[in-house]
Amino acid sequence: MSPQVLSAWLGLLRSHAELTRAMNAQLVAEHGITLNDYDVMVNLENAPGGALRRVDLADRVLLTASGITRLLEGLERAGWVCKRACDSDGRVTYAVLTDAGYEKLKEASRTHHEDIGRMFTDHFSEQELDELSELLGRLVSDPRCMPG
Amino acid sequence: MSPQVLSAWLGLLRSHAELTRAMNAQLVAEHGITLNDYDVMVNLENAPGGALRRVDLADRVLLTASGITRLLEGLERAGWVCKRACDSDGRVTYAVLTDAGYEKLKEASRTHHEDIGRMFTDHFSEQELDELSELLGRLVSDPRCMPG
DNA sequence: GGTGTATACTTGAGCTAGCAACAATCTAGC
DNA sequence: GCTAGATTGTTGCTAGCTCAAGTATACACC
Repeated sequence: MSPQVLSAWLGLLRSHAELTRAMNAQLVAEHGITLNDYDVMVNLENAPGGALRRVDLADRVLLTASGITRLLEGLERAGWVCKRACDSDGRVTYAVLTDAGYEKLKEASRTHHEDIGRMFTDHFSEQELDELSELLGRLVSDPRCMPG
Repeated sequence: MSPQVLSAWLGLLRSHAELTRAMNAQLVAEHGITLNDYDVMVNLENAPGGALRRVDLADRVLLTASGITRLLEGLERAGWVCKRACDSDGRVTYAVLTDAGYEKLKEASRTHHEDIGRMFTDHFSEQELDELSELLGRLVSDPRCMPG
């Protein structure tokens, strides 16, 4: 294995570990939600009607189906998400963002956006950000899930 | 938050999740060890005498001290790592790679190196790999831990 | 229309890792 | 020397997630 590959691989492992840990800690400390909670809610917000099937949610936030079930349990208990049955398919139950959920998300986004922004714009120009996204985008199997 | 930042952040999350999951699954399936197990053993191999303090190990593989204690329990049970006391400091116990550990690591490396290599060289030129490492390297707090 | 397979989701068991609290040891300052 | 604080490591507790198995529904094909 070439040193270039090793360096890229270690860079990915390190940067991910440091950033997610920091972001997660910040969200938990300031808002009492995890990074995955936040991601789920953002995905719901961006979905038409604030609702998504659980499979689709699982695909977007990269959890297994059971992981989603359990994560949503928490959000439902907190009242930020609720269930809704599907008329045309008895198997699916939508996860729907509640009004309280929208509020919570809005509140969390304020500081979270700042923190993420700082973390990246401190180190990169806009052009470099594009470069980085493009390179990382090649590593994901399904480019549809990436914006831009 | 700018769309560029969002895109880079999502790219980091996605690519990391996909790659580590694939790498881990491959290691578990073919060799019965996790990615963290592997990382710990590689770090031990590269250390002088195949030994490291647990704090240093924790720092390198990005686990907390307790995570390291438990991970090493497993490796010790398997006979790949053993403990050694430190003469000059009664608090520290070194983790030492055993002969069996060297063997195991050598065996696992054969396929693992190939898999990592393929994962990156399929998508990047050598120059792009350098670019990627450089960009990711800016995100880690302590650049000393990065090779090159 | 009945059967077989695929899909959506849940549940139980088990694992990994983090946090907080703790014990043991080292070091600096007096 | 002694004390205060820092450092190293372990342990109890818990959260979060995966895997495997199970249930329920949908759909395709004869």
